[in-house]
Amino acid sequence: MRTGQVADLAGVNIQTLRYYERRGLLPTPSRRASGYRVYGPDAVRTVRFVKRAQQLGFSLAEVESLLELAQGGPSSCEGARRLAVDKISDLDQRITHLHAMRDSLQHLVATCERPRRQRECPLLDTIQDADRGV
Amino acid sequence: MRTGQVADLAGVNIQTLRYYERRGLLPTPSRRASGYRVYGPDAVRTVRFVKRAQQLGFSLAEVESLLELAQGGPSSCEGARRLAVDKISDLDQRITHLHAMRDSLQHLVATCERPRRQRECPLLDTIQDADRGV
DNA sequence: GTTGACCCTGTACCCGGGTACCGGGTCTAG
DNA sequence: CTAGACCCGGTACCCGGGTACAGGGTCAAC
Repeated sequence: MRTGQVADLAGVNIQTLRYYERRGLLPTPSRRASGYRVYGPDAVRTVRFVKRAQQLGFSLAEVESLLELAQGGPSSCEGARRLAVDKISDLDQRITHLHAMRDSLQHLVATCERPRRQRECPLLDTIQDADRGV
Repeated sequence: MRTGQVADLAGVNIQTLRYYERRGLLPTPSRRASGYRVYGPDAVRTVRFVKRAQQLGFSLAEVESLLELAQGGPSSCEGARRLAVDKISDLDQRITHLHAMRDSLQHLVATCERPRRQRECPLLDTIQDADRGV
């Protein structure tokens, strides 16, 4: 596959592919004699994954570490395990936060026929007074 | 409350508060005769909420609309409802994606004692072939 | 063997979201 | 009445994540 096709399928700009390559998010593709890049089919999935992870609030550096895990992570089982467990708890936190926001909006929906000031949408309360916890 | 205190409690820089004020994320605070800003206690919660929402992948523009919903949203019930329902489905999607990533890492944990190449971490498969769906 | 679509490297630029710095005013404890 | 900590507005700058442009090579079809 050539650059343009990958870019099209993944919904990104060609420059972005090159940028990801420089950043080490995409394995350096092989080349034809002419210098044209040749991508395997996984490239598209990888780019899509990067995009999705970004939408979910991960930086490219974090995405990089996720991609490493996707390939098995550190060679030692213990290493891989620890890293994965860390990420999982990060994900769990995010899920919890999103859930709280979701429920709060649901509350708004349930009370939206009231006059504005009496509707209930405790979005700001989804920030628990977490400072006690640490 | 003064700027510095709010900034401390919220864990951000003073400049950030002014920036948010300019962007309309924070209600313009009242002022002393001297010109010093005076914040109500909600300011801290609001800023923390902004920060959290950002971590979850929302842009400041999106955060702004969430904050509006937090205050009851559009005056019409129908308007408020629709907007909230939209956001909810956005949140649901994010939650689904995070869940998929989570499960995939869990899979890695379960198989991490194998040699690297045989571990299973279908992170990239969390990108469903969604193109069919549209 | 030329034309149009495509690709290459390199460098410069853009946008969102802040952050730093400047010159100057304020406030309070001693 | 002054020192030190704090605040003001304004402007300039920084970083992450791309995106555009220039100048030039490639390739398939005619």
